[in-house]
Amino acid sequence: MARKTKSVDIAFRKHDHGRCQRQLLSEARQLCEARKLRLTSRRRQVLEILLASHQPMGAYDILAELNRANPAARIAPPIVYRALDFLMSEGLIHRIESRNAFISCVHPGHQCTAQFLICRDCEQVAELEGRDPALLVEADNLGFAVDHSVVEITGICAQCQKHAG
Amino acid sequence: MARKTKSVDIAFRKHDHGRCQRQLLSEARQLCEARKLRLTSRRRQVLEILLASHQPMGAYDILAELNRANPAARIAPPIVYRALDFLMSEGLIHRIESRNAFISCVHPGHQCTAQFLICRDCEQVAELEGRDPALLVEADNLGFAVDHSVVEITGICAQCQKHAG
DNA sequence: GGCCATTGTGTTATATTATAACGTAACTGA
DNA sequence: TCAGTTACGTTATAATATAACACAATGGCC
Repeated sequence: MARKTKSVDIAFRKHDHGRCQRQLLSEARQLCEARKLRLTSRRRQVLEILLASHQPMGAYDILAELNRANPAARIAPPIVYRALDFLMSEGLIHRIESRNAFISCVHPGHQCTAQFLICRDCEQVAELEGRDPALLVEADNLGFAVDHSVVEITGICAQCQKHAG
Repeated sequence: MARKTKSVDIAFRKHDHGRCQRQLLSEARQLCEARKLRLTSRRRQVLEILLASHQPMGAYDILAELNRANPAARIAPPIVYRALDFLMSEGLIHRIESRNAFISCVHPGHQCTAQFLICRDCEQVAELEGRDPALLVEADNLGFAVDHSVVEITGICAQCQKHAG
């Protein structure tokens, strides 16, 4: 029943985080299975780190987490970037261009246009369900074949405005 | 009379480039004068480089141009970044987040939401006149105070589709 | 199972993009 | 002309990302 209402996403809202994480990980597994793709343990680790954080993380933050988890290993950047590339190509995570950061996707697999509200105070990010903006229609009218869109709105969320207030 | 029609911008269209450049530089001058800001020679140089290119350029590309123009000097990155910061803060140029690049603004001073169509074949960028997308209204409904928005659509422009086709 | 082709991982080195920190120069207004 | 401010120049370094190559694991096929 929440389906059709305005879909602000779970950032900016309280939710059962552990449950949300497990849910999304399980969706990721299913999706990879359906597509005959390998959600290897490295890829899963990276996804889990992003799911746990539920906020944007830089590649090197993720790297640090990985190295904390595997103190023996000394993992290097390309490993992280490769896992991120895989996860992005399957729509399991998004890149936040205006922050050089990555965040887990809240609607894995939906090929919708992801749109983000980014609070520059608390650093939280809300992913909005992307109905195509008018812009995409216009692009189409111009004969421009869209293949990826980046929509990132920066500002201060309601919560932080109150606190500052 | 072109005012009210669809405003695809000058990239993706033929136009008198020299005239366009001079026009925009002159607007920049007026704008700075009106705001009591200093369009110093460094800042003007950087703006001119971007106007001349009319395509997105990386900071280090601009740096290379500057150094080509002043072979004596050996200009360093902070100089470029500072000029770019100034020009961005006055709305004379935009940053293309998804390319780590900068491009001159086609509507200097208009505080409209800039939106870009980026062709990944010819690398040209069209700036669309930004009427507020529905998303901004939605942000507002959520009590989110927007202060900057990034809208970048990547794909293949009509021209390049023909050539490939 | 043994083999090959493909995909993924690990490692080193390096490229690219951006900023911190500090001193000097130029302009602005009294 | 002086003080305050803004801009510029310089050095060093931080933060982000990729190239190139070797090795390992997996999957399909016989």
